[in-house]
Amino acid sequence: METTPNSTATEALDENKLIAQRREKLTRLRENGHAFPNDFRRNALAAELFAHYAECDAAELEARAVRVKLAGRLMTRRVMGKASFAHIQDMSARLQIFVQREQLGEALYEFFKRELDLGDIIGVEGQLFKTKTGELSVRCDGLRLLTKALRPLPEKFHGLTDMESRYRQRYLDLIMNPSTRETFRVRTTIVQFIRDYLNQRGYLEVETPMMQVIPGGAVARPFITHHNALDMQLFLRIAPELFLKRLVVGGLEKVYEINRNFRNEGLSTRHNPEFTMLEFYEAYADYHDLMDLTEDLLRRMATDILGTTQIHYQGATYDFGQPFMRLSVRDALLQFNPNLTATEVDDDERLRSVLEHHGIVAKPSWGLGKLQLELFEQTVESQLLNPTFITRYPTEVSPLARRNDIDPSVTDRFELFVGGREIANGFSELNDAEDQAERFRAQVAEKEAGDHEAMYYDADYIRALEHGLPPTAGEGIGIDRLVMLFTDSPSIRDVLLFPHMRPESSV
RNA sequence: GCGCCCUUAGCUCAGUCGGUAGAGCAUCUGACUUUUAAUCAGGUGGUCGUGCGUUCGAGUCGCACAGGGCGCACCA
Repeated sequence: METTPNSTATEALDENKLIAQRREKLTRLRENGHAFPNDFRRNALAAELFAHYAECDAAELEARAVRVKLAGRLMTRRVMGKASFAHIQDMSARLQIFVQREQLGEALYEFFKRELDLGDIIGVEGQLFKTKTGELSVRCDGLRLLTKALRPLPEKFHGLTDMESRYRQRYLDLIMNPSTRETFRVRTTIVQFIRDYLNQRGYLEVETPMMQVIPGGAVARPFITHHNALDMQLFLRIAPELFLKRLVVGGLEKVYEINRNFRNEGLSTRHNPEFTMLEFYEAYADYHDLMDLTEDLLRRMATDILGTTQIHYQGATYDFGQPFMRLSVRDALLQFNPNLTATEVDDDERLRSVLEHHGIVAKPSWGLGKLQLELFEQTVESQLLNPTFITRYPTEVSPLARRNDIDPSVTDRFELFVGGREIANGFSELNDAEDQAERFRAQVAEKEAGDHEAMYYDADYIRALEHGLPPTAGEGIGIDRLVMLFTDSPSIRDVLLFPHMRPESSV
């Protein structure tokens, strides 16, 4: 590791007594040999021991004389003269250890009492037993300090509750809060489940560029960076979509990618500048096939990971067991705006006045499709609580989606809403190269008119389409928001190990 | 970007009407061989987020700034 003399100098100034005491102990360790040994090998995890021996009664456990070697962080300690109890925590669980002078010998027991601190990483060795209250424990006959912790842990009872500290010092949050560990365990399980699900169905996982010359595939502002050797501007991707469809052109007929996207927008409880998306594409399928797949995926995921299709989120319950509702944008508008008639919902002027009623000033450039979508977002979205597919999005707001055969003003597209929030977005892909070129040109015109989020013209993507994209359906699922739902997390920061934070003035 | 709220010991929190700082845990000293928020006795620990102002006097009142939380806006 690098040494940073400057920072140690400044740290020394604001260092408190607790840290100074621990440094002195570390100094003594250094004087007595290797302060940071790396030769201890454990042969068990705490949770494995609970799984095997929790049911065993005290006499039986004694008879079996199970010897174990465990390593972990010292979390609690109760010293009582010549014998002490403590808990050590490893990645799986927290297990009690029993430390006696009689077992360890005078010197080591004194070391345990004098030199160890809460937070230290230790290795222990001994026989499993059960205390008189029935708690599975290790009677230590060996104990080593493996890593000295110089900083004290947060309070053992209340733990670390300050949200800022929990986000900034996630390591402390993970040490202190089991619910945080569980959230990220579920997150990993969800991603694994998706990979297994798609792999079993013949999808190929791929990785496409994160740094792009032309950022495409979504309507959003990108981050800009610079490549020195090439002396050129590059963008962090806002979506992998156009590259994944190039792969389908290339014959990879079922592909997916789970990776980060970057969008240069405000932060909120639902937005982080970098976020994780699943995008997948399947040739010879349409958006109906994807709705079926999505419904099946989420239902199985809930059953498999949560053991129920009833998702409890922030006091509400959403049912993933029933067939998901399917409703077009237009029908949803009519259903949730009873004062709007079937003719009015297609009337430019009427929609503009209704929007104005909701406090939204419609721009002159907005066509019918954009007006409808605005009203949808204003009046419908937040009310779609149980899983609901909204279909047939206006072509005007869907520049990459295939037009509907019967009504070309809408596309073969859907979005899935749960708890009033968008979870997925999928559509039959636009594979008409000439139509796509035209829609890119319309986007470029909007960009020139001042819309920073409008798309660029991607000539190579058009060239790829000209080679023939088979009829294909594609979808994106926001992993972070899905994890929020499955872990009952109110903020996206709760499901990101290291959410974006403004820099601290001093550490 | 806007609005409301928060910032006091390592952690979790009190702090009254403006009168110079408190508790619990942790830590230190001592006692204690089945405890588990161990217990008992005694101690240490603070630039009250930062700066400016009002005042005889500011943790407390005012303004500005920083960081955070929530909501709105933008979006996924």
